[in-house]
Amino acid sequence: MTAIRGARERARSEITAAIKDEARRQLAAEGAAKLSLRAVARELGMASSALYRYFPSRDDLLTALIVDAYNAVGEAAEAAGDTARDTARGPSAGRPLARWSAICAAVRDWALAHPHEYALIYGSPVPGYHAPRSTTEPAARVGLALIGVVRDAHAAGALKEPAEPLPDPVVGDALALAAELGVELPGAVMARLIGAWAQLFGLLSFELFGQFNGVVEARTEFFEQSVRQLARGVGLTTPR
Amino acid sequence: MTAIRGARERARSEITAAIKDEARRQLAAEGAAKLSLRAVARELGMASSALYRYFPSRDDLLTALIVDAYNAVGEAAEAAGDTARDTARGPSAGRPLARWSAICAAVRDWALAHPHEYALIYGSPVPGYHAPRSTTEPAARVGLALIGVVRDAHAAGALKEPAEPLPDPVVGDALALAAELGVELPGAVMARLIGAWAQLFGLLSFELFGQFNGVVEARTEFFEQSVRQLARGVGLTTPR
DNA sequence: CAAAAACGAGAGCAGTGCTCTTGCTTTCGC
DNA sequence: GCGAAAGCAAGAGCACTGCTCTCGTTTTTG
Repeated sequence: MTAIRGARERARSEITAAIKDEARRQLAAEGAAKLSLRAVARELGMASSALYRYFPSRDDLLTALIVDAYNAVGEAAEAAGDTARDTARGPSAGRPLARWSAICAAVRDWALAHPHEYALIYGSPVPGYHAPRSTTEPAARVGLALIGVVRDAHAAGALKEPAEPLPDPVVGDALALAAELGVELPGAVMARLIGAWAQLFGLLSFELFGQFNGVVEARTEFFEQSVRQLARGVGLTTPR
Repeated sequence: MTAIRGARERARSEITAAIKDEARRQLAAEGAAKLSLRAVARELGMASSALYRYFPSRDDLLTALIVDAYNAVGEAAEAAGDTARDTARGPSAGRPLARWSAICAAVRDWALAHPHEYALIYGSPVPGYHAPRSTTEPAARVGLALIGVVRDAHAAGALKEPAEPLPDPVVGDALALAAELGVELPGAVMARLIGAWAQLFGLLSFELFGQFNGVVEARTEFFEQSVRQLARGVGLTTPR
């Protein structure tokens, strides 16, 4: 795709990457609030004003880091889901719940390993507010991974649809999203899936942001248990 | 309790309150990131250095705002829970689910009305990390309000305990917390309660931080539906 | 090969949190 | 009641931030 069009362009992409790397380092070390353009430039041995040739503002740099972070969690989730699917061949084949749990655990592992990056994407929005359009697609990857599990379970007939009815507007939103994603799932399941998706990050945020301090000590077990309950809520049957 | 010990002390508390008020105004208008000590001082017509006599640092001011915010949500939750309890006398008495939903709705209403304050307490931790001891008690108020509903339902025999077993460490944590709070609830219920508490704020954070943009449009209905499901998860029976 | 575009560095602006010193006022101990 | 002590407000100043503008230099391009 990207042919070498000249030394200048290559240098540009290299420097852009170096800036992002150094910024990511500072982000991981001190958090988004203390990320300073001047410090990045200083560390890279360039004038701070030169940095503005690559990122027109601090928020643009942060946006780039946000996109990368979304892709990192998304990739972790997808990888965990894929290996769980491929591993569970043979006698215990088709265990959607194991796959669901694997994805959630992967997201949690990533979050615990990169707390500041997690806070950047799932904490309070730092910049002027509304995320740029470019972030929405990477932001959806974890959700899509979870949807994939339920879609496969549904196709395999291993999904127990929830009995009780949902409000019409909710089902409407859910069906609209399902159609947009080209996935065939009942509205009720889709709606509960969205809820589970949000609630998953509620658990993670409370754990990471210290709300569980002095309340929950067995964090891993608690998380796994809660994730199982979320799965049950969307209709994934618990294996015995 | 606080007798008027002199003009000086009264002036001090008045100025402290004025600083907090102005800071809260700026917080509500622009968010925590743009809250500036100098701007507060400027607005109050005093030198910025004078402000440090009242709050030794910006983080201390923020901490005071955090405590106030926790108390504000907590109070909203408690008030909603109390009126729901007292209103539901007579034939339809003892409707724990209505009370539960009322509390959750009150929290959501408060959050929607004060998004920046919500972000301050339930978003990424802004300062150097660990919240001071003084915040933990106000932070627990919403959780305690929810616990109260379930406690009353349990005492009235209107609680359907979840059947399936939970991991020992999780139950242990839950029972320890129940004992600490002096509340008599089964470990399994208590554990699910903690999960529901965290998941409630997951739903709110996703809504407030824009994660539902283009995904969920019928926000209120979706929230109410999810809250009902959370209640069912902890054993509150849904009335017909 | 010359014009145009991209680039790096430096100075500078307006703003920040925070400290220190300097006077003034209120409180407190004798 | 008065002098010492403590509390207070203000100003100057430090080190830092994001960001802009200008000015030479280098690279790309027509």
